[in-house]
Amino acid sequence: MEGAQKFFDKEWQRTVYCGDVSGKSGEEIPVVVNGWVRRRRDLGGLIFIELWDHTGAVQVVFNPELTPEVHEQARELRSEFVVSVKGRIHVRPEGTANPSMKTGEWEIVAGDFLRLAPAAPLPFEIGELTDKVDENLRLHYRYLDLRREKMQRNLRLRHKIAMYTRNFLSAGGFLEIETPMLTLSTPEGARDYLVPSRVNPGSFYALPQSPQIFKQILMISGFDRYFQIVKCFRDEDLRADRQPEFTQIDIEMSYLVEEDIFSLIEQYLQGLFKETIGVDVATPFRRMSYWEAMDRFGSDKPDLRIPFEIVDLSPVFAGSSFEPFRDIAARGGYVRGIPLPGGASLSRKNLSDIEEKAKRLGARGLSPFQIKDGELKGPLVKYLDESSQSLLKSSSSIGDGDALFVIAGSDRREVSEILGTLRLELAREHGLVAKGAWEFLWVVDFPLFERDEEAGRWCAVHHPFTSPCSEDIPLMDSNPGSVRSRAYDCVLNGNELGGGSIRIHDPLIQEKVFSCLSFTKEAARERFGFLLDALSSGTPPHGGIALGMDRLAMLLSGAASIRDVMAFPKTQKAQCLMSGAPSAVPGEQLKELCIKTVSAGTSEKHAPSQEKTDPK
RNA sequence: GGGGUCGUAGCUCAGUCGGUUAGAGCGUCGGCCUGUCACGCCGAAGGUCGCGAGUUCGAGUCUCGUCGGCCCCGCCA
Repeated sequence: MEGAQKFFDKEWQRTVYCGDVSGKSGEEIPVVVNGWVRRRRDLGGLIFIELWDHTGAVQVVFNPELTPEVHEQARELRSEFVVSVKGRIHVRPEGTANPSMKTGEWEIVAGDFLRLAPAAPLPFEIGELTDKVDENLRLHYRYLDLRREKMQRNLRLRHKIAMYTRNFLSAGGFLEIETPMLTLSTPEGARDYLVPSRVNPGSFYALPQSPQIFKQILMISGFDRYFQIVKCFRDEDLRADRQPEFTQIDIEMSYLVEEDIFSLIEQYLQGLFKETIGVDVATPFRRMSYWEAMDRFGSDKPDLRIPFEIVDLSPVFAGSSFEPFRDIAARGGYVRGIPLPGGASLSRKNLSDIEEKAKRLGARGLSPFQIKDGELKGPLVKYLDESSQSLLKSSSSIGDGDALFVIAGSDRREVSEILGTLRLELAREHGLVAKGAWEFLWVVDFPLFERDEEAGRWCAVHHPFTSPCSEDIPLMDSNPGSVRSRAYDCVLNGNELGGGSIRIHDPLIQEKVFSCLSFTKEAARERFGFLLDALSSGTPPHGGIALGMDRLAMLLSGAASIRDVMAFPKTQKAQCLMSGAPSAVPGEQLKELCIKTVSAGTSEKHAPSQEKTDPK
């Protein structure tokens, strides 16, 4: 060992990224590369290491004859050590190139190297197989998980989305304006995350569920076009596409009608898909009313990649001798079915499993039909005469080899939702979701209110600032349930990408909506007085939309969950396994905030259990 | 709050009908190896079968509870 100690200085800074190494035959270009030892192959004589950074990997070779001392030190290198290597780019000897590597024609013959940092043995190997590792572990050691090619790709894609969004909207005259993270708690909607105010003992801020009111006020202030890539928070239970904190692309504009938002978003998504994944998206998107979506697909976010839809069979059974269905049809109820192409091959067991599923979803029963060798089969066939049978086939467009599942009920939405869920599950199970398709859709004409039976009042389907359709305003008193709103959702492949509305800009209508929602004048003033005042101060017609950036990134990357496109996501119990948040806090801290917890609040058991994954 | 599913070595998994000392591959550690690229060969270490009760002569295996991950329902304006 020579005495002179080596430090990381200018001399050791990379001159090229690992993935960018290339050369010409006959030349030996001197280079310095920095990175992680992803793999080592020690042949006893020659030592090969694959050195990795975010651009890719390059092979470094240590030769005991050329540099015996350096070779001896290189034997100590292990996975994920951080090193700087000085060497020369060589074309690999005849027959040793690796065509599966971008840099596979070349290698760096090491002249010297500097060990910048060691790494403890890894809890799991870093590579594509890591997808199979317990997500528990991946989240605990997120820094290692993120070092993987795939996670790097996903987060770089996410960055591209953010950049494209800013450029596109900025070029369109939209101004990015930040709105507060410490805001007022609102009673409608999701549960708020609360933040105690030390200087206002007993009072709480809420983290925003969306910057809704602030962006409306920015319109009132005359900014005309606003956008923000913004974190939002909702204290509700998690799903594969739902996290307690998530990122919205939030947009608002003045003096607009629905068409302006539609064409803006269509143009934006068209450009984004081209830019990020090279896909051509056709515009304009399809439009569908809420009730058409419910009737045909049993969902307000239909997946149009699936080539079959719900059919109305009331006319078929109105004339049948099967009493339960005939009566329901006669009383104005709904007899509907979902066809399954190729479903004739389903066994008795398959059919009863599907019926079980339907019952779990709330159906009273499920009647299957199958067409085998041209013959209609099923327990209810005997109740149908010849003409009803052919009406059944023609109205559901089923032919030989297909199946049809029929349910009946008095609630239009309930019947459709059950069939809609079956449609999704059957299509997935039988591989009937068109691959590589991107089916965009605007869902419009949502109801403005829906009945909250538990609370015994009407509540807003979208939010209380959504404008009713002007021709439905007279219905607000007589029949609130039939009032349509000027809200719209953007749906992609059965995912709600985002939603928005034309807002109320008339303070009288806003007060009217509050009263329909059973807010007393006083309560409305207390909660939203500042908005009502603002609305009274000269408000242009305005509206907007918010797109879920995590979902967008998930769909563009093909990830199965938004966790895979977020750097530090939380588990289903809303915990961060890496940092251990949320945690109990010292009593002193609570005292300062004038907060006392009851029961489990301060107990240790709230810390995430780490028996299995504790790094120590 | 509810339903489903999973939990065995650092990782991925196998473990039969409840029966001897719980196995494999990868990784780790040691040895050999000069053109490997998931290097190869030889050897070794490594286990609270998530945790706790119960049934049993005997539990990784059966029962109940509990903790945790994931999927779903409710919830998510």
